[in-house]
This record gives sequence, C-alpha cells and structure tokens, in this order.
Amino acid sequence: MNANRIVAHPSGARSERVHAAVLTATQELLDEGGYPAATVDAISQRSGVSKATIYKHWPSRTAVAAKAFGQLMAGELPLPDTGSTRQDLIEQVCRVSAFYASARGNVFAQLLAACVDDEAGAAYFREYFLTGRREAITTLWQRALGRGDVSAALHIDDVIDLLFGPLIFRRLTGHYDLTEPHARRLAETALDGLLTQ
Amino acid sequence: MNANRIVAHPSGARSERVHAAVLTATQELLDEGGYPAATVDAISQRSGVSKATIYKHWPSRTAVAAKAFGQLMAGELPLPDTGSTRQDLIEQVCRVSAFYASARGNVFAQLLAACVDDEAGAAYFREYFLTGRREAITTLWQRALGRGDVSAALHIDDVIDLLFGPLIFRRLTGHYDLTEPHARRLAETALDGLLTQ
Amino acid sequence: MNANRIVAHPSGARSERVHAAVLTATQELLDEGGYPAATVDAISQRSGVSKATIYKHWPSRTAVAAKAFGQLMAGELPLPDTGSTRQDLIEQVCRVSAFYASARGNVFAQLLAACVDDEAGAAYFREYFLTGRREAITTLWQRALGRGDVSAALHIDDVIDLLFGPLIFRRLTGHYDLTEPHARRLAETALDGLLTQ
Amino acid sequence: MNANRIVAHPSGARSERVHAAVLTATQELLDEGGYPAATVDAISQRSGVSKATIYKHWPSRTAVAAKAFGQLMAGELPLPDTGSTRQDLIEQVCRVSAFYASARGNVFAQLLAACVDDEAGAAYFREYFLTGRREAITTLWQRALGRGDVSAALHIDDVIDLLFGPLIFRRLTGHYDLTEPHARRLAETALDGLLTQ
DNA sequence: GTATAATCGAGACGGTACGTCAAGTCTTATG
DNA sequence: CATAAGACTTGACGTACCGTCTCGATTATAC
Repeated sequence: MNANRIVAHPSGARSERVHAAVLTATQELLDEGGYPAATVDAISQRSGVSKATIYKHWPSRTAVAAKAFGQLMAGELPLPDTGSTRQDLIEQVCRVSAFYASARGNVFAQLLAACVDDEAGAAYFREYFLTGRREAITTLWQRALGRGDVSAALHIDDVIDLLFGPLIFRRLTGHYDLTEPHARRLAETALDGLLTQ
Repeated sequence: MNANRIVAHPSGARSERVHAAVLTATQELLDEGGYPAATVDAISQRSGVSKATIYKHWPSRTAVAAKAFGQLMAGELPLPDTGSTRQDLIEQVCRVSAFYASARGNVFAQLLAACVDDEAGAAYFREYFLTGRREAITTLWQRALGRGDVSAALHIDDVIDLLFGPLIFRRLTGHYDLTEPHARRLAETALDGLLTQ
Repeated sequence: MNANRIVAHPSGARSERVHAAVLTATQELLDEGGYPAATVDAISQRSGVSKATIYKHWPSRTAVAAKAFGQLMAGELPLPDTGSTRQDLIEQVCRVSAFYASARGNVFAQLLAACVDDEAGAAYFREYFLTGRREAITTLWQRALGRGDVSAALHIDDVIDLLFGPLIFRRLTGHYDLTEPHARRLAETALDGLLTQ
Repeated sequence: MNANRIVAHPSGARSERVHAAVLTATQELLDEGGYPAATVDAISQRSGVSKATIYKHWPSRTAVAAKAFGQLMAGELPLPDTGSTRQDLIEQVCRVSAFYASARGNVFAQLLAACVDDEAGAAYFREYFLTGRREAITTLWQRALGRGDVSAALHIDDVIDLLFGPLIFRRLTGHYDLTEPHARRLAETALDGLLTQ
C-alpha cells in the first residue's frame, strides 16, 4: 500500500552498494541506541555514504530508519501453527506483545512516533514493515477461514487491528504492562467478544 | 494514575497566574498549529511567562502540552446514553474515531508520539488526559454491568483497549481510514468477538 | 576614594548580622570556586540571607564580592622592611607577583574583570581593596622619602602604577609568567629607568 | 604567540565569506554598543551566519570579538618617529593612554575582562591584538638600540609592560584619569626610573 | 506591654544570553 | 554523472544567573 508514494531513487551497481551500506549502518545504530542514535550524520559516517547521497535515496531520516527496521525484522515473529485457530491467534498476540516489550519493540514505538509528523516516512514504514506483518496475519486468518473457524463476514483489517491495536496502545501510553498473561487475556477477550451472547 | 510521579509545583497566587497563562497560551498554539507550534519559546512569548519559569513548573515541553491538551479536551466527548449498552459503546467508538480524524485528534497523535521519548511527559499525558477518558468508559461499562449486559469476568482495561486501541493504531499508521462506517463495523466486531461461537 | 558612591544600607544589630553572614559566605565561596562560584543565589543560600536583603545592602554582586575579598585580604601581603628602599620595593613587587599567580590572585583578576561593566562594584573594589594596597605602598614610599632614597618630585600614583601595573597586565593577558625572577627583574628595571643615563 | 593554540577552522571560499561576514558584523556591533552588544545572536543575525557555524569557526564569543577587534585596530596607533627615543616613547604612551580613554579603549577593557574566564578567547586576543601591539613597540625599541639610547641589557617585555601596564591598570580600576599630562608624566617617570641615582 | 514600622527569609519571576544539537540543503571536487 | 566530504541555515532546546518582586514572619522601638 502506498508504494507509489515512495520516491524513485538512482539505480545501478553503485546505488545498490549505497543502499546496502546505509541500511546496514542504520540497523546497527537502531540496535545500539534506538531511533535517537540513528541520526543522519551517524548513518552517513558509519556507512561511508554522504548525507547528500542518503537524501537522494530516501526522503527523510524516518524513511531510512523505517526501511532498515523492516529489513531487520524480516523473518522475525514467525507464525505459529498449532492446528488450532484459537491457539494460533492467542500465541501470536503473546509473541507480538513480547516483541513490543523488547528493545526492538521500543524502536518500533519510536518509529511510529516519528511517522506522525512525517508522512513520507510513514509510507516507508507501512511499505517495509507494517504491510508485511499484516500479510502474515492474513495468512493465518485464511487458514482459519479454510477450517471454518471464523466467519467470512469479518474484515481482515478489523481482525488485525482488534488483536494488535490494543498492544500498541499499551506500548505507547504505558498504562498497562505488556506481560504474557495480560496479552493472553486480551486475545481471549477479543476472540470471544465483549457482550454476553 | 501515576499522579505521584508528577513533580510538585510552586503554589500560591503567582503560581496560579503563571499556570493559567501558560496553559491558555499552549492551548491556543496547539489549536493553531498543533504540537509543532507549541514550542517552549512560543509558549513563553505568548503567555508572558519566562522560559525558566515554565521549566520550573513542568519537566518538559511535552508535559506542558499534555496538561494543556487535557484541559482543552475536558468536557469534550460526552458519554452517550441511549439505554442500550451495545448502542452506547458503538456510538462512543464512532465519536472517538471522529475525534481522531479531527484536527485535535492530530494533536493527540502528536502528543502520543512526543511521549515515546519523554517519560515525564507521558506521566502528564496519562494524568491529565488518558485517565479521564478511561474513567468515562469505565462509567459506561459499570452501567452495562448493572444491566447484566456484560460479563463481570471481563477486565475493564481489556475492554477499553480493545475498543479504542485499534482506532489509535489506525490513526498512527494511517493504514485505514477513520470513517464512521469503519468505526461502527470495528466496534461491532469487537462486541461480538472474532470467533464463530 | 569614591566612598561616597557606596550606597547607604540599613543599620542596627540585624544588619550587622546580615553583613557578617553574607561576607563570610562570600569569602568561602570565593576561596572554593573563585568569583564564578560566588553567585548571589549561592551566597544567599549559604549565608541564610535572602537575595532581596543582599540587594538592600549592596548594589550588585560584584560589590559584595569586592568587599568580601577586601576583608579576606586584609592583613595579607605585609610590607617588607629590610632597611633598604631598593630591597623593600623589589621584595614587595615579588610578593605581589606571587599573589597574582596564586588562587586568590585569580579571584583578584576575576573581580577586576567584573568591575569593568559595573561601576558600582568598581567603587567597592577600590574602597575595600585597592585603596588599602595603595596606602601600604605609600607608607613604604614615605619611609624612602625620609631616607632621601627617592625624589620628592615623583608622584606616588605613578610609582605605584609603574611597579604593580605591569604585573596586573601580565596576569590579565597571560603573555608573561609571573615568576619571582621575572618580577625581580621588572622591579629593578622600574627602579633604574629605561633610558641610559 | 600561542597561535598554535587556536583551533584550525574550515577553509575554502565559503568559509572565507563566513569569516568576513562575522568579523565585519562583530566590528560594527563592538563600535555601536561595545562588547555587551556583540552577543552571538546579534552577530549571527547581522552577519547572516548561523550561530552553529560561528561556533564551528571560533571557540567562544570572546574569541570572535577578540579577532574582530584586532582587525579593527590594525593600522591604528601608528608609531611616532620624532628622531628622539625619549620623545617617541613618551608620545606612544600618550597615544595609548588616549586610546584607552576612548570608546574603543573601553571595548579593549571589556575584552580583557572577558578573557579572564575564557582562556581560548584570551589566546585569540593575544594572537590578533596584543602581539601586534607588542611587535610595534619592539620595532621602536630596536631603533633606540641602534642609536645606543638604551641598554641592550633590558628585556623588551619588561620595557613594554612598564610603559603600558600602568595605563591598563588605571583604565581597569579607574583610580586615576587617563589624561595626556598624566600619561606624559608616567612615561617620564618610567624612563628615568624611580630611584635617585 | 503592645502597636507599628523597619527589616528580613523564602523563593517565584522576567529577562537575556549562553552553547548545543540534528535535520535537511547546498557546494565543490573526485572518480 | 553519481558520490564523498562537509559547510551551512534553521530552529529549538534546556540552562544559568542576574536583579526585582511579593508575601508573610520577625524583630525593635515608641508609646
């Protein structure tokens, strides 16, 4: 989604070297000191790529960080497959909760925050991180649909946001701990609904 | 919640004048240009209160803005009372969704973002805005409990986060529009649960 | 000189306690951290005398520090009396040079600097420190006159400034070390004159 | 002297524009309102050079002002050349005395004061102003040596400090007026020596 | 003894400048 | 022509200290 908003950038062999160097450097910085450490100067210095070049490839610092973070997280958070839709979903909520509570979860929150006033960066974040996560859950959901565990009338966007939106809310406001029992109970409540049937 | 974390501030008549002037100025700036416009220098200039004094009363710019915003929003978003728990909750989700889509909703998002790297500010945000919102929903929920519409086994924190967390998620990532039909459908999904009974 | 420029201050027993407390505190602070440490806030806190009261007794921070310093130095730098005018003067120049090179000499320089933009403070500095020093040298000079070692045609102000002005110059600009041999040679040159007779 | 203590600054065409603009603006401000008027913000605004850039080129406000002042004074205070060593020296002392009594002499005093707590600035002041003055006098002295008017045994540093240190002392403490007759008498006293031969 | 005026402690406050930081743009020279 | 190097502008940050101010408490002295 919104891939078209992402700026075209120079192509060719040199570009690829530049891309790789910048992203690697950014990933290291994000892991070492979070988003605040990944200043454009620091990225430039560590990667050996000049600031001007960085800004030729990405529209903003946030965009660089978002892409680097997306790459960093690719492959992390694999989907559970217990055979039970209920268990799979609960397990995934717990995993994501644990992720938000981790150091990288903190970077995630910082990135989300940075995107609030940087729509270009936000597009990168969606493109290189969020979309991937949503697709993973969609896969899981389709499995559930195949089994008839869930209603085809539900919208996947609602499902995803109901399951994971609360965790993000908690991560950002800090009003509730991101512990496993809390995550589990939350998932169960989401699955069962709030109203007495 | 966390009220004790918030630093005591000087009291007395002079302090109250300072407080009022700063908060009013901040509210105006937030309404005019959002959080980015509410710089400490701008607040100082408009309120006639010196920067140093502002920093004596609040730990950070975010804290000032959080309190000003909380005051600004007090009384807004009144609770619906249709007689039906289901309708009340759906209606409230729609109202909050509309709020997030508004200019002040944007300020809310900016504030949330600013709190990510400012724990002191976050404490203010919880104290002067978030807690109030949660209490309002709690009231609504207690009414539902009285009617037997909902199970006493549910935790109010889960309820609140399930209903409103998704909206915040959508506001922050921009992956889904905050329109009334979307909000309504989301609320209904939350109320009914994700799994086929 | 210029004593008349010095502001009148409250009198009585309470005032004396205030005076003593402030000056003692200031002296301690000057000795501990030099003029920069003797901020009015620090003096107020250590002395237990409120800032407003301090400003009722002295026109400026510099004035307080100047008087405190003068008191601190009273009795220091006693006059030599070797029986030889030449030796006495040389010795005194050496002593003053050593003083300028010391920690308190540094405070002296800071005070001199502070007086540049504070005429009220400068008046105090003259009154409570400089005048005393000049009078001491004058005494020495009168002894020399009595012995016929020096010409009555010379002006004591010229004598004093010729002997000690160069040291201050060196202290302030740092272009020449304030060591004993340098001081001695300087004094000898001053005594003998620059031109071949 | 001490040139090596002064930080290297960026070079190239852009740097030179920056240097020139900053120094010119500072000179104007010094002439208009003395050292207190030459705040870094004011220099930045008038020169069109940003504060950050100024701090990349100079270690402190004092350093900027010192260099600007040195440039401002270059060429001022030309050496007298009457043919008589005695007259030349007396004349020069009178000129310097008049300078100290002037508006720019006041700036000189302020600069000297500012250097007391800013060694980096002091290095600039020596480098760009004081050294030049000393060299001028040295030239005059060498002429005198060539004529045999003065003893080769004297040290030029002593000579300079004896002649001009007293003036600075008087300028700073204000205990004696910087008038022409006073300056003349002082110079004569220095030339002839304090002791009866 | 008490009234009343001078004096004081406490510390909030406005003001001014400081020196720092990082984002993003621009220039120059190199390969 | 894409890059490296890094100078540069911009705008805000949080801090420091001055000297003034307000208020209520504490004296000292006059009655």
